[in-house]
Amino acid sequence: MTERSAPVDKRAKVRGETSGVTRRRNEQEILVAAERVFARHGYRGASLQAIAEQADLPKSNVLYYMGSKRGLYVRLLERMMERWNALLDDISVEDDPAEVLEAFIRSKMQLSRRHPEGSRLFAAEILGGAPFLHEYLRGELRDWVQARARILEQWSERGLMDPVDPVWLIFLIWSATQHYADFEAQVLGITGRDELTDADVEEITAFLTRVILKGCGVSPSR
Amino acid sequence: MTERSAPVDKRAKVRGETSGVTRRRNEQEILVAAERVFARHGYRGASLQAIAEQADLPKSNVLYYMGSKRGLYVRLLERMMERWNALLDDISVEDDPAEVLEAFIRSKMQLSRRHPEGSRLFAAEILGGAPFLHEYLRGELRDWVQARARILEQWSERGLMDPVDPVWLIFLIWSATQHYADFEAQVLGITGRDELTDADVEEITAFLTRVILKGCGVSPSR
DNA sequence: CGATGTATTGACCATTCGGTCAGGATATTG
DNA sequence: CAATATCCTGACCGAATGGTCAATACATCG
Repeated sequence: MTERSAPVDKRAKVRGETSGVTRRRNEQEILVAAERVFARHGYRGASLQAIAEQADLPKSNVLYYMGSKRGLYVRLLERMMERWNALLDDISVEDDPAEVLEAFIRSKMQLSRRHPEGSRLFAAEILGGAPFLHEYLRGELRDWVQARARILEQWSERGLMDPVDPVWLIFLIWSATQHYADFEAQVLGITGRDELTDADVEEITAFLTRVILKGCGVSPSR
Repeated sequence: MTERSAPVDKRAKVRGETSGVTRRRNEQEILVAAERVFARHGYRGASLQAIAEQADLPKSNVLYYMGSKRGLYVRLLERMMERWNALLDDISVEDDPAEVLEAFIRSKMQLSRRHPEGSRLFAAEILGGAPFLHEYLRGELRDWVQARARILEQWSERGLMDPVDPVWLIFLIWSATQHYADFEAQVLGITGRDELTDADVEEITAFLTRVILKGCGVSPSR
């Protein structure tokens, strides 16, 4: 609750840059550790003790930096939402459907790959009924989807793609790309791999792009 | 660990059927409650107290029936795996690709709809790194996928569908169908609905079937 | 009716939970 | 060098955790 943004800003940073650096490094360490633990065990299942151990800090220190478990969790969620909002921010009806859809699939895939823990953290939150993201889903994110859905709809009307329900299409892309981060354990287990390489991700991206674009009647741009 | 299958079997059921009925009803009540709580909070986040309250029984009674939290959880997972294994059990190269793929999408969709809690329970387990399902993924399920992948591959060779990677295709169908159970909160939030009706599910199924079949070059059966 | 087993659960246990706080460590300032 | 302010953390708190167990309730049967 008490948003302690930067209580150090009074004087310490003028000469003693070291202190600020330590602070930032510790905070970062905690955020990374917390993202992992929350992603793995969900909000209730995660313990501050486990987070502290991951970050190699005493539990009290975690609370000193982050105030509370709840605050830490919300902060992580908000960080993930920012990453998400930066996605596919500027598209218009005039753009080429194939290019836009491919860019969507590609950037979404990279988001899941670049931030797998954050992606799983988000997934766990939704799985649990989205208690913290309820309003975000019904507000910001809903607007985001609706805006893009309207563009897809116009493309359909112009005959640039099949007249499919644009919201279901967005969900299809979403789920397919999300899957490789969230269900990584399953994908690895079934394919017998140790990890997904960049080449694997590229192959999957190409596969999804090809099937989905063809599936809704969008002809490739080049 | 201690698998107490049916310690009542000695005599009680011969005349006193009532007792056996109570037992079965209580067990069922516990399983339903536990599935919900585990799905919502994950293994670590779920508490026996919460499960007991959901089932309207004292906590001790839950332990009396189920032995341990771990045992209860494993039992739920196995139940879900059985449901899954019953899916698409008998397909061959001679079948019509369109029919099989549609049946797969449809039955998978219905599985998620019929057992949303179980579906989310499974998702949470995978999300957490599949600590209990590790061997299942690398064994049984892997075989399941490989067998079906081989059939898809042969269809590709016979020109009945595009030469797409069959495993990625199975994952695509999996993720798309799973999405509507696991991310229900998101779907409802964004579409502004209170629940998904049978008609919605039918519409989504039709959408997925259409896009995916067309996307991998399978011509509809009729 | 006892006798005999099973079903049930309240009381209790050690451990862990999120969170508080006093006070020592450390750095900055005059 | 103090003086002062911030950083850090071990010790501690009440509540909740999974699990045990002895005592009770209950049903069945000779």
